[in-house]
Amino acid sequence: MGTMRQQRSADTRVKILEAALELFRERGFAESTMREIASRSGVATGLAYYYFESKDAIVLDYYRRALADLGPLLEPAHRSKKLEDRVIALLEAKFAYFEPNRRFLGALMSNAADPASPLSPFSEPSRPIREFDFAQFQRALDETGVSIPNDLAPHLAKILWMYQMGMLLFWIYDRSEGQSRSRQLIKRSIGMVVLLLKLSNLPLLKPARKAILELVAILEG
Amino acid sequence: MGTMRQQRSADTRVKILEAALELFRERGFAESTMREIASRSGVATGLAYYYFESKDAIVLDYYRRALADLGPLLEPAHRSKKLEDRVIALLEAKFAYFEPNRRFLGALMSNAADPASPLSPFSEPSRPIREFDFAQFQRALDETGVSIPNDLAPHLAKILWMYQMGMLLFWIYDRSEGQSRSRQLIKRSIGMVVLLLKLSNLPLLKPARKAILELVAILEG
DNA sequence: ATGTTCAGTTGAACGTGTTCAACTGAAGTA
DNA sequence: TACTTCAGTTGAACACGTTCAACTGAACAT
Repeated sequence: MGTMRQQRSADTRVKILEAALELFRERGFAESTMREIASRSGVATGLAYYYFESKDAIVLDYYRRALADLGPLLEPAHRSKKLEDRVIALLEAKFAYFEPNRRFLGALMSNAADPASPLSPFSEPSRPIREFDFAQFQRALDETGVSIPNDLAPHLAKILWMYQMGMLLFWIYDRSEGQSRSRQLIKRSIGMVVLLLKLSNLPLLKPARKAILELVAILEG
Repeated sequence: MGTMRQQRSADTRVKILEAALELFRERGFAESTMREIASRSGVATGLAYYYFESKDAIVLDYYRRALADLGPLLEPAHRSKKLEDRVIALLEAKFAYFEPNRRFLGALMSNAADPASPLSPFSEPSRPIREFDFAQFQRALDETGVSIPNDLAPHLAKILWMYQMGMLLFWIYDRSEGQSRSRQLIKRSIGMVVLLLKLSNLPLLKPARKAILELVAILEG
């Protein structure tokens, strides 16, 4: 395989992607134009659209790349045996990985916050990334031996995931030195979240659980 | 006051606003262009920008107008003596008022969902609308005699407001006949929300309350 | 060798939100 | 009445994301 043609094409794609990320880091997402991205890659405007469906699509590619990079980096976090510690370790690993692009991610939020935008973590294009993340928390729940009522099982990983998204969002916007406030927030909240998950196992709460599951059913249509 | 000049000017402003809302209702927000809005008002493109800072600003004006209209319409809802009933009545009054623009509001969400967008209910420009709404729920709490721990008092109205925003959001996207699913959702959830508010008054929960208040403090910076 | 094909590439053009220098005419001034 | 002013108005122009008809040249076929 690998003809010279294909090689050059792949190179061009990477060249464009990297010029774009560079610009995004320098100026933010909205402030970087496709013309600028193309010209910095030494390429015509149209070619950027040959390789990427849209400006948003470039960001989706960045997510994909991050997803791939993150896989191995998350492995050490899974050594923690307490659920609290593990969630914190997962978050710290992500903080470390995204640190260089924190500002750029912040600038992205004006698009990503809209659930209808492809850039949103809730969007259809983001599904693979999202499901990779669900799996992390599913694994954390399994391996730390938190006992879970059958009816709730599929939802608890989602709850942890949403908690993580909240912390990540806070971290992105956190302007305190070294994002210390984010760490403080996590330290003070993780216990509550885990407690809530464990409480859901109490037989006492079965009726409430049923009511909540009914709600979820309506919500999911 | 009221010279002919000023009258004509005010008329022009209204003419533009109404042409815009008409178009938004017909085609949605994103699909309506400023050129079209101007031309339908029989006016040059630039004049729309003389009266409205941006396309978004036209929508903000619509919010403002809705706010003014809604004041008296909400009064009957405040006759309910049970908190549950009153929240439902407030929601139904808003449903009724916004019904003709439900589709247009839906199309707006792709912008309004971003907390950084001026159109978001959480944005700075939306503050007056938001605070008017807070006040409704504050009043509902006061007048239905729900006893509230002092430390939580300022936050409970916000919780009800957020609940309302959630229901409104669901209603906007609700494609079921006459938005019956929204009503179902409200019927099944309002009890839980009110119960939660009342539980917060139990002395038993004081430590949890303190922990949560600390969290809120970190969140608000 | 020569011709064919089509992935890769170009840049002008489109439609958008928005800006701005210039114009108009009613209201105020002498 | 004649002059000044400036709120109200105009439409061409700008920068953007995106599209597209046309061109180029490596890979393959004959």
